[in-house]
Amino acid sequence: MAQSSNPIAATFAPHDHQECAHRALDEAAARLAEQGARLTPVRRRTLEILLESHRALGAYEVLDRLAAEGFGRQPPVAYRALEFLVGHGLVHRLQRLNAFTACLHPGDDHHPAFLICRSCDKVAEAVGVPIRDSLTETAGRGGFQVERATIEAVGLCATCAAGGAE
Amino acid sequence: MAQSSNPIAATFAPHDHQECAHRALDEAAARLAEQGARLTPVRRRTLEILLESHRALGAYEVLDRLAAEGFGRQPPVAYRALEFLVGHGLVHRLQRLNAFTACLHPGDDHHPAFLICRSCDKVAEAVGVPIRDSLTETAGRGGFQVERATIEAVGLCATCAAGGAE
DNA sequence: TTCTCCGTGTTACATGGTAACAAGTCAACC
DNA sequence: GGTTGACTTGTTACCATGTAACACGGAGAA
Repeated sequence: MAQSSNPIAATFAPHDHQECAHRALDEAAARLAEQGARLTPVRRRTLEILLESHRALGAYEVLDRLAAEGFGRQPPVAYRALEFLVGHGLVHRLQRLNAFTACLHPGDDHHPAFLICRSCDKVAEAVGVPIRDSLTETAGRGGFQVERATIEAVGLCATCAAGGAE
Repeated sequence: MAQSSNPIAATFAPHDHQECAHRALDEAAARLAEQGARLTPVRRRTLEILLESHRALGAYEVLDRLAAEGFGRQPPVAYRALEFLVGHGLVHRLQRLNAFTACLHPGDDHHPAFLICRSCDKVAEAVGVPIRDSLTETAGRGGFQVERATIEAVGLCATCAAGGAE
């Protein structure tokens, strides 16, 4: 990724996306091989489709693409592939959008916060930040034990705020 | 609310719920009057239904209750009432659950984080905590300007962790 | 009174998601 | 090579969630 060392800014800025998608796919394949899980054609193609942009796609949007390429055309086809990928940490599900987005650094076993640009619809992951700790601690003072947390922000990315590009 | 000065703990602990529901309803009516908005029968009843517990209810669950009491039995009836209440800050929508929960302190114009107990299904609001600031700041360093954020945690409340009660 | 706005109700439909079952694939093992 | 068993893919049929568009009716303003 070019132009910036900040991964959030890098996601939204124009960049060599081919390369960033390729790397994620390779990493994904490696991780699955390690775990003895199979990256079958439907699953691979589903991941590729999600990797084509930084946008989040609905399950039915993915399904249309798959069907057009000769895979099954019934909802479970897409949902199963997506479920598999989510389960292996290669894809994230966005609650606000009922949509899925490819994970760009599947190496880390993370539960990131998501930043969704309302103008270009791209999604960035904010990893390793103190957000989650802050939530866990506040909850803990009330005796609540956090197990999983959804953190999703909608707003405007730097590129769109500056007036477009890409 | 009894037993604890911590509002999160108080939500999950057994307490005089009648009183806490009543106060919220009074506050709601007052706020709406101020704004010149009408708390019509459907709207009032919808809020009451949500206030009967600290649980979140699905729109269709609310609709069933309304229909049973003689209101309309088609989805828009419930959705319109809920939308109105959400719009006036009297009810919150939980993305993870596709469900709605009554706000317990509608005075503050807040966007709280939610703590959802997976055992008793109650929902608490964590207000005025540094979670949101932490998110806004991290995003800001990447040039992303947060407008609205969804923060929802699933876990176990103190009462359930201790083995039940209520 | 009449007009207008708003709220309530309806029908019909769009979108999102899952249960349950049949058939194909593939590796492992006898 | 044939059989077994686990897994994957496909199907049908359905449930759940959410919305668009239109008709009716009441309350307040002119």
